[in-house]
Amino acid sequence: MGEPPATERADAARNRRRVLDAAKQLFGERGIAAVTLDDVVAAAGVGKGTLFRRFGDKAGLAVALLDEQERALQDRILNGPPPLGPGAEPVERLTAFVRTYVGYVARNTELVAMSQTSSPGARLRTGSHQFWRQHCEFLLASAGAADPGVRADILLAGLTAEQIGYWLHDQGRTPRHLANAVARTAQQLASSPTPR
Amino acid sequence: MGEPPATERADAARNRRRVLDAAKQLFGERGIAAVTLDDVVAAAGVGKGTLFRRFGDKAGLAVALLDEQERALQDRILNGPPPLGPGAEPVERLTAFVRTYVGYVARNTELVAMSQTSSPGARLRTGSHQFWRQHCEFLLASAGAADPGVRADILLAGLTAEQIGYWLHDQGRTPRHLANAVARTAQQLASSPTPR
DNA sequence: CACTCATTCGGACTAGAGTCCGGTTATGCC
DNA sequence: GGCATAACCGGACTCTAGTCCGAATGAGTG
Repeated sequence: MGEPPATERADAARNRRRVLDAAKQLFGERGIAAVTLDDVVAAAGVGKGTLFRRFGDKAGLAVALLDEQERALQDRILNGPPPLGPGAEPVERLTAFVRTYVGYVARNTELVAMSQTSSPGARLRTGSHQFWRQHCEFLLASAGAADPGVRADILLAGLTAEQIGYWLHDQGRTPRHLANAVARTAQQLASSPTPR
Repeated sequence: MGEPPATERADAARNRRRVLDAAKQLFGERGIAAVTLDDVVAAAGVGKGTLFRRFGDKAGLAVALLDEQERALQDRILNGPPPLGPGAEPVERLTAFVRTYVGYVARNTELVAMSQTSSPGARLRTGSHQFWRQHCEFLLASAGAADPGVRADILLAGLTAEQIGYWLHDQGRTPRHLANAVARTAQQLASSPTPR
């Protein structure tokens, strides 16, 4: 969506940069909520159609702005050192992921919220979400948990910007406390059922 | 928000009914997505201001339409027979709640989605959500689970209309299968951590 | 350099949610 | 029944996301 096509015209590339830079600056100055897309295109000096053709919609713009961080995180998961990367036990990897992801969302609450705000279910169909889910599902399955698919979705549902923002800003929990609590929960979700 | 004030003028009551009836009918006829609030006020024969003063916003209207079912469910939890109502073991009550709630959302996906669609975090601050959370938190705590508050939120985050709609319509899971899987997950969340 | 044409630009336009306020009407009190 | 007042009504208005299409421009080609 935000990715440039294989071959991109020079003006297109220039304008994409302008939009991203303008958005980044405005969001930083005034807070995301106070910035309209008209503000962004005005500051970028491009037309409205340009922004929408490039990024699809508001959420797409947020995704593009988060892209770099997100790729870095995905790379640490695929190729980095344990416990986040391959090599550690599934449960360890899962809790490491959860802690890292909580931090990522906490550091970018507004932007992530914007990237998750669109038509119902859109969040669940984005490429990056599929990645997180597949990762969690794989780890849960490896740990022998029942219903790994459903549990992966539930876990990630608890890690939306909406939920984390609420815990942090409305309930006053600290990122540290949250990371611990959610990591414990993930660990519990991963353990095999105790037959009785 | 949708509740009438202690004493309500006759015309106000009449218009509230008209709006609710018109909305219910139009939603049933065309599907919620295809109905605008202008359609509703036109069909109800009232002005736009009337709708918004009464219901606050789109989500408020949905809440008002769901009100009856929601109250009934809450009543079964507070005063009904076990395992949903008081009397059963906490874990049993929790899984019973989860199953019932999945069914409730599955039967009203669109409306519940509409009631949860508004400014970020709004869902978490509604009265009814507080009720569900408090109920889950209480049961989780009674069962001896760690972090009952956080786990209640995570569990409920997995039961949004967005998520359930995705499981049902995009992944093709059946309500029955879903209820089972989520109930198992809830049970696991409720059990005490296995020290190792 | 001239030409072609696919790609991109950008601003006017649409749609729908939510606000505002002058006019109207119900209700309680004499 | 007549009156004062608070509550309510409703439609014109605003604000913003998202669409559309004629004009402009970049990039190969001979």
